[in-house]
Amino acid sequence: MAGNFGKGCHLHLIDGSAYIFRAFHALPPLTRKSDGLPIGAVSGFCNMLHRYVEGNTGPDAPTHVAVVFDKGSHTFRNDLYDQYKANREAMPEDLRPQIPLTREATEAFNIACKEIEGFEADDIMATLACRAREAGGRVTILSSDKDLMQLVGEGVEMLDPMKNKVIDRDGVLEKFGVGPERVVDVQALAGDSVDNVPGAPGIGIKTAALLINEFGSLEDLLDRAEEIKQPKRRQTLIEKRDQIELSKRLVQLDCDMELPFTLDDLEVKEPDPEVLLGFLTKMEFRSLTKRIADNAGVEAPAIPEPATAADAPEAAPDWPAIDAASYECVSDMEALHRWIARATDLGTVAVDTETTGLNEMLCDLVGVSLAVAPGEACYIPLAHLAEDSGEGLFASDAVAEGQLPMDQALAALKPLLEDAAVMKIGQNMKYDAKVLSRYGIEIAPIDDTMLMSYALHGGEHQHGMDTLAERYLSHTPIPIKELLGTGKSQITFDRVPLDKATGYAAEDADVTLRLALTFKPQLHRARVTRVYETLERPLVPVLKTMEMAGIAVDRGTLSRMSGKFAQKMAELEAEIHELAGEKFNVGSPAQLGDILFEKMSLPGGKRGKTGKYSTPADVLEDLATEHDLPGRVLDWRQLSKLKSTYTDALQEHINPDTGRVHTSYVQTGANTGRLASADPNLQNIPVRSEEGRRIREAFVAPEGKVLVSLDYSQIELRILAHMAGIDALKEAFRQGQDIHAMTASEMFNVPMDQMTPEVRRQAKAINFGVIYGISGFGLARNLRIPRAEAQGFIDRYFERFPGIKQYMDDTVAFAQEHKRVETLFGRVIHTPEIGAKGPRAGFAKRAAINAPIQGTAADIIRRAMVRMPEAIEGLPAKMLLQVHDELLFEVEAGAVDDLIGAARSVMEGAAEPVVKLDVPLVVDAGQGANWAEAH
DNA sequence: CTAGAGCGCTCG
DNA sequence: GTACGAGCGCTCTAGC
Repeated sequence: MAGNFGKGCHLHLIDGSAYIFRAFHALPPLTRKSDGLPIGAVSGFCNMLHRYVEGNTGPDAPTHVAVVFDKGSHTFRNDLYDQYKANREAMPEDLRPQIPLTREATEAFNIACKEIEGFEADDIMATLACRAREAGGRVTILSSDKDLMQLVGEGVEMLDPMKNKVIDRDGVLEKFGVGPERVVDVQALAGDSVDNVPGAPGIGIKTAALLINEFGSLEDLLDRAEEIKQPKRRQTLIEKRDQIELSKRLVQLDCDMELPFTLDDLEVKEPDPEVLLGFLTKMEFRSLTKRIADNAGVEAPAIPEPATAADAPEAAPDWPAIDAASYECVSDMEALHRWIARATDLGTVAVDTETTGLNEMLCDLVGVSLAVAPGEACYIPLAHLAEDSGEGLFASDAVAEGQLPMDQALAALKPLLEDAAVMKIGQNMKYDAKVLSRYGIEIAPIDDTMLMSYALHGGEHQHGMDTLAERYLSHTPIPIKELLGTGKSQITFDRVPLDKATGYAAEDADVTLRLALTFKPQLHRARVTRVYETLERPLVPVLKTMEMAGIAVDRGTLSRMSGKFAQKMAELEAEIHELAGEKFNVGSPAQLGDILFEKMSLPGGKRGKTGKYSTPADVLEDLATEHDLPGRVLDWRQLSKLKSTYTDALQEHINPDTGRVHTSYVQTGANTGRLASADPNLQNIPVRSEEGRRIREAFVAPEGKVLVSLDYSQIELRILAHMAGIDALKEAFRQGQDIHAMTASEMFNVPMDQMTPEVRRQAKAINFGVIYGISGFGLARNLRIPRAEAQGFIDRYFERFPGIKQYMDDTVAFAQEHKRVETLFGRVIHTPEIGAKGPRAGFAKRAAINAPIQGTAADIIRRAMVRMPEAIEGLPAKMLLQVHDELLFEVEAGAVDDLIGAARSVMEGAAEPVVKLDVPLVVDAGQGANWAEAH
């Protein structure tokens, strides 16, 4: 087939850059054994090329082929629009060195490898495809990139190499709703969040296709925009005309580039086995080398085994048994330096800190343990007291013998713990990082076995070290109680004798290291590497900074409120005793139940698990029509709750050193991916009742600063609309409509302008019910209507929004088949109870329905939090709290608007570029001197 | 005396 | 027997 490209020729264009990225993300992080060079993407790429060459030998084989790559990050599109591809995530460090190797690989296969500085692969392919078609040849583009679909047409088709699916005119029509010649028009309107093509706000692919089909072309549409019926859409198209026209130029591929080569240069050539095998041998691809050598009938070149097997990915568990007596207690600087050198050499070390308490903002550092290999661990005591130092009143501060001076030891450890080239592995590393930070050490980079377990096994079990050691190492670590005792006679870790402390502390580091060796290779196989790398690990330093910042709480405000509550409670208590005719503990539901349902014989008494009457608020509310007493008890309970849980307990949590309250976020606290807040919980500070909301007045900004609150509006309903694909809901969100009113209007056939608050309230309850896995019983109880009526509402809702029912059924079916569900970002939530019988089945199904929605919302705010520090860098602002869909900041008064702008933009764009939601994310902002005003 | 279960209430 | 996901303070009791 030598000679000029023309009729009968068949050109294959391979989208090399797309292949590399896919290979990189799909494969585990393989490294070249001899030197640890990352080569996962190169390996995947070579396997692909090999399969390609093998698979294209028949009569339909290509006569010409090229692998085309992007080159350079600045293209003519950046000159048109400086934001083009601006929010693209940086190339992963491990991928960077592999790029030139993939060029080398292509040449080794003797395939033409084409790239031009300052041009995207797409434009090169576009130009080649056009020239080939003009010359009368056929073209197949091996890619699934929708940006290339505009090239499809007579003589040009695409082939999705992963699915082996041909994308022709019909395929494009299916994807875009228009033919290839109008694809750019649709793209210009719909925009593209991945490439940051703006498009027309509020218009997605479907709406765009509708408009283009109606008006014929983008130009006609823009010229006749006045004729569009929908007012919002009309306005958008008129106002954003420039932006849309710019978008078209961004998505339009260049079919007429100047190329420094011709089609004839792309002629298919046989690879030279010697060159190819030389490259594969250099890369140390054993199996591919052998396969290709066998095919070529030559002997496979030998690949030397690496000298050490230290980095074998599958660490065979021929580990030594865990033996607390085998660990070293480090008592001199020479030994300490030996351990540090070993850890630095290896590049990996497990670390654990021992302290005098569980509050990392108050406790003192007592010692540090390190583990470098299974069975090889040490403990470095730093602040143990002498054994005969007595207890209680007679305690002395005599320091134990055989310990390094703390400042000297920490000075030696600091370079290791802060060394960017040494991975520090921990179990709940946030705790250790906070303690160490108070001693001047900013530990990084880190890996965390608790978070690995959460990513791998969320929903299956808890992720504490004892649980993990038991399950995955069949080992029961020494219980801390064995060292400290319990209750009143409990001692602190600094009073534990060194030998016992060494066994316990070093064992923790050893166990942590073994858990990391177990979990790390599993992350890829379970397809949760991205979850771990983007949603779990990078959140640790963010949470650490927030927790250490704390929030200012005004003790005087709380104290005054406490006094008022106490007074009012005493009055109510007297009234209650009077009404009951006897004194009893109002705080005891059991005693109250007896009074209400036995002594006073009021109706509706139900007994709980322990045979006692239950007296929850809704029951008391119903009884309030029968008697004065239940209402008084409700008032008393509200005050009691506010006083004990908030105005009193919160004061106890004000840190004497900082004068602020420091919560602790439990990253693995909720199965769905939500955070939990503890000690104290700052995610359930009252807001719904007027009296309760006043508690928030005690959360204040210091002089000259302001609290700013930003919260996602209706994020879970938006996610439901997207995931279940409900067009009516999506459209309502795009139009910025009142979603509950819109639901009510659809369900009850009430026009929006005649909506009553009561009907809207019912629709709102249904919307929430859907997110929770609605049941007639639950809705009936919530709305206080008969169950049959509630069921009627649900039936009507499903009739109107059949996609919701479909989503719920599909989700449950998926959970039953796979024993897990997933969020849009790939977070896995295991549902082991899904097959249960009896009432547990209902619980499990509802949890499975809710988890992807709640979990996706949790993922989104996590992504925002991870990006936030960079986004607000330079602003005099601190992120303080997260309350599921809200972030609270403390900011200097002059920078409030800047902060709101920066934070809002991060939050509203947090799903991108991984997920393109069909609905906008909207963030509301508030500000004030205290949290009540800011919210 | 202490740990843990149960209840009830707070939040999203 | 039921709305989903959390944490915590109080009461009460089983068991040391």
